[in-house]
Amino acid sequence: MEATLERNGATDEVDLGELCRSLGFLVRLAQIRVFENYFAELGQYDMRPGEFSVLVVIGLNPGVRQGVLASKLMIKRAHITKLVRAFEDQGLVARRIPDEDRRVVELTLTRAGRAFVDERLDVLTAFDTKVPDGLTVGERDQLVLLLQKLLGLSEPVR
Amino acid sequence: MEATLERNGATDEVDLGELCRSLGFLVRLAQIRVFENYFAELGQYDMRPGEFSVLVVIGLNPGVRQGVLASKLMIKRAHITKLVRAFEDQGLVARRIPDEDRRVVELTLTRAGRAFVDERLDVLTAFDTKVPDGLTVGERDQLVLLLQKLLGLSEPVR
DNA sequence: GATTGATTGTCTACTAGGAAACAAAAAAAT
DNA sequence: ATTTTTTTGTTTCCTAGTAGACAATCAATC
Repeated sequence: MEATLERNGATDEVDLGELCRSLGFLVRLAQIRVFENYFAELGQYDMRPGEFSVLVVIGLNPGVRQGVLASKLMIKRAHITKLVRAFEDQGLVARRIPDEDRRVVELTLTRAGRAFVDERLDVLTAFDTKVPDGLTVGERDQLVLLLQKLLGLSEPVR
Repeated sequence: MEATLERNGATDEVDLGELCRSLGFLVRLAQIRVFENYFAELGQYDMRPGEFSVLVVIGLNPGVRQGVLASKLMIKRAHITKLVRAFEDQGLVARRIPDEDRRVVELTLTRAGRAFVDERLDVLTAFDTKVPDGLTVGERDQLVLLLQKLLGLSEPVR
């Protein structure tokens, strides 16, 4: 029952114990690993996955409100304000405050923004269909399915 | 083939398009979701999941080197320096520079550190065996298995 | 043994993201 | 109509984590 717990000193072997069965731990590691791949292959295109997803969603949902975007992408409102502001400065996104409700901000891609997204979307989806090391195609699909289910993305998002 | 792309304006419905099939996107969302749960339930115990995992691994591998710890937990060396320094200040971790190699730092839990970990480990593992909303027990186990495989944690780590 | 190169941890400066207070507008209550 | 409450975005300040230069030590080569 008692683990040995010798000095670990010079070795590279590490016992992770229960952490290996912790969803939080595994998901954190998985994100770092997956994002490393993204950066390695997509960094040259000027798109960090988080930021780019914002552009994609605006492209798919013209006029989407900033707050809705934030909640669906699980980005804090304070943060999305900065992102959108930066996109606006780059001329990729246009903000519009409608007369019906002057609190909200509706977002659309500019022509340049549309071009920016279109140019990169293929590369991204191509990359996304790749199967990560260590998994088979079937396992990858299963993983995607389970994550969707965990996130409640199986049915249309509302 | 062509999506409709009406103005999204006042609705809460958002089309995420291909992002729903993107491992990077899903894993990012999953981490935020899972960590929210951790914080909600474990925040009161003074343990953020990342930091606590460092303590757990030191506890399981007394004398583990700082660099090894960093690479296994996918934390940058610059960052783990700060973490360990903070733990040292709190009296939870002891650093030792061995004579055989005076570059490295070997880490152990102090008595207080051991107590700190022991007090919280049960809560953590209890929490970790919980099944997240939307998944069955079997699905949760499968998800864990797939993540382990993705990360190469199926065989003993070396 | 001296020199060169690799490892390991640390430091400084920077970026991403978050918490909390705030202001403006809309909605609800009186 | 006026007041109160809620929603939405913004601002300021703060923390977590990173990038890259650095110093110390060890290993390898001449």
